[in-house]
Amino acid sequence: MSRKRVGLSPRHQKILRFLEEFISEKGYPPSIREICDHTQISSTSLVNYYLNQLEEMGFIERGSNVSRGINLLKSLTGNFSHSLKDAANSLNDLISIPLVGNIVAGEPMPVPNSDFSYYDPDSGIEIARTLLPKLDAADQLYALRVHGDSMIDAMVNDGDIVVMKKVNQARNGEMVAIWLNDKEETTLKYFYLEHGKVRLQPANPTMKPIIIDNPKTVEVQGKVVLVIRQVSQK
Amino acid sequence: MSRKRVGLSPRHQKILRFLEEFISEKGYPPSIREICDHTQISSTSLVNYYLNQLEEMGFIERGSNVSRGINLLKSLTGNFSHSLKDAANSLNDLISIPLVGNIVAGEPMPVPNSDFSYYDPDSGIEIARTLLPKLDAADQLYALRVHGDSMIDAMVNDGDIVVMKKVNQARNGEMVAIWLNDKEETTLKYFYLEHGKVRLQPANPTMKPIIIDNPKTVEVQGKVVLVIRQVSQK
DNA sequence: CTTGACACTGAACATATGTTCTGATATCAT
DNA sequence: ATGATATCAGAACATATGTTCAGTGTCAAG
Repeated sequence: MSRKRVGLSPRHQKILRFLEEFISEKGYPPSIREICDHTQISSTSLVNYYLNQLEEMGFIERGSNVSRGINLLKSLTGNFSHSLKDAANSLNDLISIPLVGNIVAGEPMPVPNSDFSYYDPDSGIEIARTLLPKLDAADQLYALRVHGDSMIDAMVNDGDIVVMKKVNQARNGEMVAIWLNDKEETTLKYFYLEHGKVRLQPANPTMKPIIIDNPKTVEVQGKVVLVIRQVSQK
Repeated sequence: MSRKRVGLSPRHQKILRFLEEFISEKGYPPSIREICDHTQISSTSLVNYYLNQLEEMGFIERGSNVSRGINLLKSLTGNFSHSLKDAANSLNDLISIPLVGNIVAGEPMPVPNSDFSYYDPDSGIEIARTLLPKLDAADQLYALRVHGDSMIDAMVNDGDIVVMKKVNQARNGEMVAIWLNDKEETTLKYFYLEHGKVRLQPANPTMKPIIIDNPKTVEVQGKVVLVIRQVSQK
């Protein structure tokens, strides 16, 4: 009977991409004729036709008889935003965490200086706030890259990024980075203080815990908040 | 000699506030006449006059002979901040990935319907673009939550989130999700096709590879791009 | 008072721009 | 093939909208 309209044609996508680009560049939406020029679409009526479809699909809103009256609601990535308000929000949702060093077995773990209010944004990683446990103070966070296979029993691989939070003391059940005086190495374990002894539980459930009789021989360096693995070819 | 122009008159402020409000509401800038109506300024030329001053002061940019060609650069707070520009930029920096299901051992892994985008932003996770390998097409990405310990040999824990990319075929060295026909389970392994046989290499370097003689008994479900572990108390 | 810079009015003008209409062409299901 | 629908072209139209200009009023300094 009829052709059914499939999702987004190449031209829909081209228009959406141009909208993003133009608004990003100029700060206001393009006119229909400007869309024509930059998308190899020859007729204003055709662009209008596509814009109406994009509005039906919920990608944009249009003002009636309004010049450049296009409100971009969603981008191609599926993200949605209603102009300024949400822009501000989504800016707040993105926090930058300084990548201060590496974890290497046999060396103390780097910890940022107690008073590190400023950091180099270039050597940082960006995280959506929604990935973090509720209201973790962003300025108490730092990140480390794991070198070597020494953390394998914590399910942490070579190359992984560990996001840490500065804490003085661990609470039971938290995963912490711990410096073991006797073994002279840093390890990531779930921490429990029980009957005056420290039990360090590996994340890998097939492995057995370490019991440490004297709590003073261990040093809590930070609490693990997030582990990120950018999977590469191997 | 003459009256000197002091910083921001009440009318300047009123216009700036209206610009913010209007853009925030509608998603595109107001026309001069709309500014008239909402600021009790009676003449278009007067608004034009003020707009030119605001442009000189660096608060806005204007396009010449462009309807609604106002680009808001600074807000009243003085902070140079959100404009539609930043809205679009922040859209580009933060992408939303649909969380389409769980990985459970013994069940085929869910894969989003071939039919394109339209995501429900609520059931998605947000990722900073900088975390992803260069220009991965965002609309080819989806995320799964791992249930159970079945992926432990891939260094993936219970509760981890795996970000996948839809692929038909794996290339050597990529980590893929594979459905094993004979074992009836999904597994995450590095994939190699060598001499007509498939070698599946665990991420954990202490473990040995699986060799599969007949490539047809395995089914590539997707390529692993990112693994995220939100470390919880345990 | 005079002068001149600023604040403002109202209207006319030119055009940038959304809308609509007629018709052609293409693609698909039956 | 045939009808139905989607896609497309070009032009005409109405108007939304920025621009300009000739004045008027105001206030401070000389």
